[in-house]
Amino acid sequence: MRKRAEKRLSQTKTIYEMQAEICSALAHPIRIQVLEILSNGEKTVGDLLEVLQVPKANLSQHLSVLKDVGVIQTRKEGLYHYMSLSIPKIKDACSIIRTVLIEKVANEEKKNIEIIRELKAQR
Amino acid sequence: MRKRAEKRLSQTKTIYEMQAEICSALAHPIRIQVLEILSNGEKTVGDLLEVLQVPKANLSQHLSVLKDVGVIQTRKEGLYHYMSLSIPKIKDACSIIRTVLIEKVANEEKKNIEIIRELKAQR
DNA sequence: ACATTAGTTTATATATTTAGAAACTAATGA
DNA sequence: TCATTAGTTTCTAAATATATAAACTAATGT
Repeated sequence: MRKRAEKRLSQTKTIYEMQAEICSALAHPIRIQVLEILSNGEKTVGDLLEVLQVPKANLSQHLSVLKDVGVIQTRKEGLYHYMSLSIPKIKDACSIIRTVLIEKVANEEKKNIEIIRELKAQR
Repeated sequence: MRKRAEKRLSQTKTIYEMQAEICSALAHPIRIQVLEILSNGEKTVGDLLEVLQVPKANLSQHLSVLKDVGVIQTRKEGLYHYMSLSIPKIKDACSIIRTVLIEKVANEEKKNIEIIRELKAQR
């Protein structure tokens, strides 16, 4: 396994590594929710905190994961930090993942029904 | 943090948790490549091994991650295990992620150009 | 200058992921 | 039956991710 510093040095990330990084950033329920909320427009960290019942420090860490990978951006105005999607297409990605999920559940349902049918036929 | 066993027990995953699980499965360069290869149709593990230069055991582990989350399926015929995408839409998800990536890179390019312009203006 | 608000950073303990080696299994063929 | 092929599983050590607490910063108001 390569060390993080080494990775940063080598610069030459493959397209697969970059894709994987984006997926890693999406790989947490809180971060998925953040993206969903932000897809309705710019929000402050406080706005997000009202919806997501998590400690402030924890949310802040998740936001920095999203920032690091470049899918959200920050604008500071006085005391408030406004967060927004920096890549609008990320919305599509999320909704496709959701669709995949729904198909998956449907798939499992179908399989279960088949199994039940077979079991009935055996009696 | 909840333990894996505990998670399995509680059954009641939120939609966000399920989405995050799918993203976790996509969050590795080898697994992304596997999905890309499989999007061209069914392949054996050996086929995959020829393209991806990784130890067999390692690939096998990655395949089981993809299987566990239900995005690929296996069909066994004699000595060979044929792998295929069980959710065709996963292809769209991957290609959207790739698009996101390309937009991100374009974004960064644009920002760099702006920075250079500003620096030049300051001289 | 001091307190408050909004948020970030750092430290730490625990959990999860990963790669690689070695042992294993299941199907085929000699 | 024994060897071979194709692949999986298990073990271990190292890397990474996560949650929580505590300390910190930066802007505003008094």
